[in-house]
Amino acid sequence: MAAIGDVARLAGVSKATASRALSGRGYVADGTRRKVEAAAAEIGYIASPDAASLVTGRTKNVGVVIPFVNRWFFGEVLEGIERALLSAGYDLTLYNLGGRGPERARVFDFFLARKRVDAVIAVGVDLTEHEVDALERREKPLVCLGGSGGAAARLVVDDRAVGQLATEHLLHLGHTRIAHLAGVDASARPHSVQGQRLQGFLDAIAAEGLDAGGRANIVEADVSMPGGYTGALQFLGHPGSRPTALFAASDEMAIGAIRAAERLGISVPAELSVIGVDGHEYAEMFDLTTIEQYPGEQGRLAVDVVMRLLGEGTIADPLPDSGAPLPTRLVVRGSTTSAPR
Amino acid sequence: MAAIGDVARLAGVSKATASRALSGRGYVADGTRRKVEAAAAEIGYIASPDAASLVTGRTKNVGVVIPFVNRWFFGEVLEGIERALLSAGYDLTLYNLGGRGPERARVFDFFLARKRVDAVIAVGVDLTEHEVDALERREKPLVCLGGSGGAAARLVVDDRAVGQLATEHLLHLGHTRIAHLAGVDASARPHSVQGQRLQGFLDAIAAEGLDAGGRANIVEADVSMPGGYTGALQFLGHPGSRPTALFAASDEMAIGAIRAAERLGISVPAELSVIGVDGHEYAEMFDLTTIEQYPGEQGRLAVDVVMRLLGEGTIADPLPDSGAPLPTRLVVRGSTTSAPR
DNA sequence: GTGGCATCCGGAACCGGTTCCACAATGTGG
DNA sequence: CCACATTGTGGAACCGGTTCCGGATGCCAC
Repeated sequence: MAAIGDVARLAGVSKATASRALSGRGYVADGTRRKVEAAAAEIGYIASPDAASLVTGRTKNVGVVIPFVNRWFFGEVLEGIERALLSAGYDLTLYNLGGRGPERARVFDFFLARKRVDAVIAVGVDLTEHEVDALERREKPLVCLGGSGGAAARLVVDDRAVGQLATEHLLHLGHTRIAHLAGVDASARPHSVQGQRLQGFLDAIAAEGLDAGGRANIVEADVSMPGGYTGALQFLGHPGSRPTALFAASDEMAIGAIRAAERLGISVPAELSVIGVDGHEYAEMFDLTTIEQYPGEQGRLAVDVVMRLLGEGTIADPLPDSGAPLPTRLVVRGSTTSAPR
Repeated sequence: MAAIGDVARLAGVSKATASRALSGRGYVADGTRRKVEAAAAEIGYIASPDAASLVTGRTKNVGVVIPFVNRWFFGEVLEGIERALLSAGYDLTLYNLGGRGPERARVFDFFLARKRVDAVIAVGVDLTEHEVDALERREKPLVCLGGSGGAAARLVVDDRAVGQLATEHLLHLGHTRIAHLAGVDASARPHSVQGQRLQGFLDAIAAEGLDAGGRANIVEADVSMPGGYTGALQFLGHPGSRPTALFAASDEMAIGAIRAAERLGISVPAELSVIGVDGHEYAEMFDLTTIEQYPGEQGRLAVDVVMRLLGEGTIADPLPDSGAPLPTRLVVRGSTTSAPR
């Protein structure tokens, strides 16, 4: 394999000059630079990133910690991050970490703390103090996208407002018996994404002077289509007290719920209005009213922040209002309509 | 940051001995090893993978090239690969490459050819000769999972047999007007996964002495729910010649098709039987007959092969029959039934 | 007693870059 | 004309590990 010494020899310069010519740092005469570049091209020279990292401490690689790749939201975020990193010349090392088991500790203490990554993007993970510390001690920038992580840079949508907005949409349509399909652990972890959406739901219900139905109208389920399906069955079963509207904590859950309603012969939206959250690519197909967020864009944004933290930014970069929540938008489709009667 | 020299000094040995003690290579007295390990633990020593890679040429990192992360099949494969690599102590660098644009060339010539990865797993990508060569020249093992890649190790299901089996299932139920929702470019690229499924469909139709309907009953569409939805609308529109059964090239397409049928008031399975391919996690919820494959397991298998190629295997490793196709299984649910009348 | 082998350890070279420093040549202002 | 800054280049140190080689020791067999 060609090394920089070979390039230097071929170009008739020293290793130092060859390095400067190829990396663009320091003084190099134009003619010399061209000679070196020609020599490099001729022998197909590719710099060893390992050698460079060893001395500079920079790896041009960022780690992404993400609990799922197969939920639409997370997949979309991941794709957004990947594209942005690639175009910035960075590699993406994937750590698919769900639970908290020993795997997770190993990743943080062993993989991430090593010198392999310049920074970490955590998507939808609630980081422990220990985990945040481990990165801080190694001076590795950390950006959290949804989920929490101590003092780290955070990019989040205002999920409480989202929950409130979704519920208000149903209230404005005249619904009074409104159910909520919440994410698993929503009530146990009030600061999580799902917990905030639940809070927003409760806020809106309370503001209207209504009763949440003694929690009978709140069901926690897996944030997926099957989760929504089985969850919805739980309060669609009793015809008497059946809600006329449903706020699902994600579009996937909402679609599952629609499916469940169809199975039970309950017509959507005539007998049951359904609203979701996400702006899922399938939402249009299911004619689903939803509150869109833009996960691909969120991923891109997270990379922006990381690049700035790494000092990769140029002065011309637009500063994102780091405090402001991420954008969302209510998109009304056919799955919600006025309350019956 | 603590370096191996610090460990050596603290333990009262040389760098060489410290290295041997920690890596487990070469002769080290038990007592010495314990001293070194204690010293390393005391100062929180973590070896620099860059330095190690530089001299050994091994990075403990494999690159994964994959066109989507957000299609169920690919997401599942990716998760399987990730888990397997993590437990083998390897990192996973993700390259999310769809089309062929300049991005793709850059990844192959620039990222993958660099010393960053020990091997490459290509999932559902048709590699060009140039791309395979680039890796071969660098002596990087390459494993293809679905899709083609010259002389590289290949893990594939027999998609032609899958197409045939699915179609035969419908034929055995007495259907004679059978449509096929094929993947995009299925006919243009007969050796692709989707092309093979189409071939299998045609084989089975021809074996029965039937006519494929002059291709009117074959529609190519995006391999997704919306793709299946709009694709299905194309041949469900004309009541007269409407097929009574549909073989969709993926479960996502099949679910989209079911949705389309419902929209048109066509009852599934009474008026239209639908079969898909994949074993999607939503298949059960939609009561979908399908030919399951096991993408998570396929990912794990691909990692197995890579590890063997990298010489990581122990002698006890079971040899996979590298020639045999990957397992599939027909799972009959409620979306297929006997032909009407 | 000596040759041979296995075990244990340290010195030093090496991987392939980057960067500090010294030095030379050229321009520039006073 | 000289002090000095700017530009261009090479030598050498360095990043943090791994590994080759050679020396030292202990043990066994002959």
